[in-house]
Amino acid sequence: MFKNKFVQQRIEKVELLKKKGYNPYSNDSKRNTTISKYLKVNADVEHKENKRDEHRHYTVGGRIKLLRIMGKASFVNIEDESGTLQVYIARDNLPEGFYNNIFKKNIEVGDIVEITGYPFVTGKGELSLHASEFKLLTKSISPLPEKFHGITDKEIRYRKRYLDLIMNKEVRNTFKIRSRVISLTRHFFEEKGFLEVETPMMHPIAGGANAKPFVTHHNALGVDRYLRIAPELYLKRLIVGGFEAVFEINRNFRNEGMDATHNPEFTSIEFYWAYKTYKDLIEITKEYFQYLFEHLDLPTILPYGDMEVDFSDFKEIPLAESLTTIGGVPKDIINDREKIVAYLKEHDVDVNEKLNLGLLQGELFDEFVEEKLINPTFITEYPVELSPLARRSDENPELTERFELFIAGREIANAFSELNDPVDQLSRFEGQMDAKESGDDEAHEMDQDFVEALSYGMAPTAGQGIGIDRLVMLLTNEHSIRDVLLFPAMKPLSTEEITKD
RNA sequence: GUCUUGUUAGCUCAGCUGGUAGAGCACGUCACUUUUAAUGAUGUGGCCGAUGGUUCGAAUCCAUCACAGGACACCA
Repeated sequence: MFKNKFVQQRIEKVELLKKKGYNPYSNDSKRNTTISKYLKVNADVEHKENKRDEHRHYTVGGRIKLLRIMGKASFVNIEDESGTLQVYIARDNLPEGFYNNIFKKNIEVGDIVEITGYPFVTGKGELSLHASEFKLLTKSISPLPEKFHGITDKEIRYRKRYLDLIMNKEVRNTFKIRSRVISLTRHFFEEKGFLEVETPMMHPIAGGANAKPFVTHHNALGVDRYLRIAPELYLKRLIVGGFEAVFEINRNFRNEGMDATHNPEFTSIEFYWAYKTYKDLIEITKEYFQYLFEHLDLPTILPYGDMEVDFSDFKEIPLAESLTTIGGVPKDIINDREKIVAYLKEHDVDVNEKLNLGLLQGELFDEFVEEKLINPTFITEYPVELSPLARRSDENPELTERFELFIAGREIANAFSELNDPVDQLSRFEGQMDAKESGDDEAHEMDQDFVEALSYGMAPTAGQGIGIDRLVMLLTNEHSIRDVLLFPAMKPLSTEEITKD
C-alpha cells in the first residue's frame, strides 16, 4: 500500500505541511454556498463597474480539477457536487508567504480546498472567484487520472466507482436519474394509495419466479435460507391479510449468468392491487410512464442506441397474434407442437422437443418477436404453462390474464391477474414439480404455506413487477446494466494483485 | 459455460514482419499576475497482467492461467 512513487511524493508533502503547523485534513469548513448557487447569485456582476463586486464575500469548497500556475498568480478550477468554478489566486491577496510556501509547493490537482473571496468576471468573460483566503481541507495523496481523457478503462471504472464519479460527470448524472426514478416510482404508488412494505430477503423456499437462488445458512435455526428471487408470494400473503394495495422496491438475487442485462442482484418494484385485473394494470402502467416522463422532463421520443422509442405509442397485442403478425410465423403451425419444432429446427434454433405447446410458443416468441418490439408493447394472453402464478382467462382456460411489457426489444415489466384459486394453485405447483423432475431445474418450488394462505381467500388481485435497472438503462440510453449500478458484481482480484495495488 | 478481443509509466495511448522501452497528461526544477486541456525550457518515472516454452535474443511468436470488454448460451 502507498508504494507508488507519486503517492510517496504526496505523503511527503503531507508531512511537510504538518511540520509547518498546517493541518492537511482540516475539519472546520466555513463553506457558506455551493458553486451553482454562487454562479447564479453573482450572474449580475458582469454588468457592474470593473466587472466585480468587492463587497460580496463567499466561501466555496470543492476538489481541484485543474490548476494553472502563472508565476505570481494562478487559476484553479474547483468542483463540488453542484458544478465547477474558476478561482483566481494572486500572491499579493493572500497572507505573506502563503502563496509561495504553501500553495505553489503543496497544493495539487485532487486536493479538496476551501476558498473565500469576491465575485468578478475575467477578461475572457468567465464569472470567477477572486481569492482572499485559501485553505486546504483534505490532501489527496493518490493522483487523479489524466485531466482530459479522464478514466475510460471499464474495469477500473466499475471497481473504483469513486474515481469514475470524480472524473465523469455523465456518470454522476446517470445515477442521479436512477435515484429520481426510484423516488418518483415510490411517490407515484403512494399517491395512488399503495402501501410500501418490506418482506423477507431470506426465504425458506425460493419462490415467485423461475431462477436459481443463492443459498446461505442460518446458524441459530440450523437451516438453509435462500436469498429471495422475487417477493411475489409474500406480497400476496399481505393481500390475503387485507391490505388492498401494496408495493415493495428492493433487490432480488439470482444465481445465474451475468451479461449486459443481468446482474446477480437487481432492483425491481412489485405491486399488488386488490379488486383489479391486468387490464387495470395496463392503464396504470401507461400512467406511470407518463408520470415519469413528465417529472424527469423527458421528450416522448427517446433514442436508444440506433433505435428511437416513441413512448406516446403503447400497443397491446396477444402473444399468439404477435407470433404471426410481428414474428412472421405461419398461422397454421402455432397450435401444433410438431410443426413448431420443425419450424424452429428449420431456423437453426436448438429446441427441446419435449416442451409442451405453451413453452414452444414461448420459444417462437423469444426467437422471432421479442427483439422487434421497439415501441412499448403489451404482449397479452400467455399460455398457462408459461405462467404458473397467473389466473386463467375465463374465455379460454389455456390462456392466462397476463401481459409483459416490451420496450426496445427487451422485457421491462411482467403482470397478471393473480391466481387465487388455491386448488388450481396447488395443481400448478405440482405441474412445476413434474417439470422439475423432467429436467427443468428452474421450475417453481412448491410452497404449501402459500397455498394455505390462498385457501383463506385472496380477493381478486392484479400484480406487476417492473425491472428498475432496465428501466433506468432505457431512460439514460445505457446499454450495460453495469452502467446503471453503482457497484456492479465483479470477480475479486487475486491477493497478489491486491497487495501490489 | 463457449467463442472473441484486450491487459505496456499514476492516467490516455503508440510500439509493424523478434534486435537496448516511446509520446501526451500528471509529477520534480526554472520562467511567467487574466489563464481555462494555460504556455516555454528541462528532468524523474517501467518485472510490457502472471507462469512456462521457442530463440543467440521475446513487450512482440506459442501454450497455460488471471482479470476485463464484446458476442453467444443460460436467464422473465
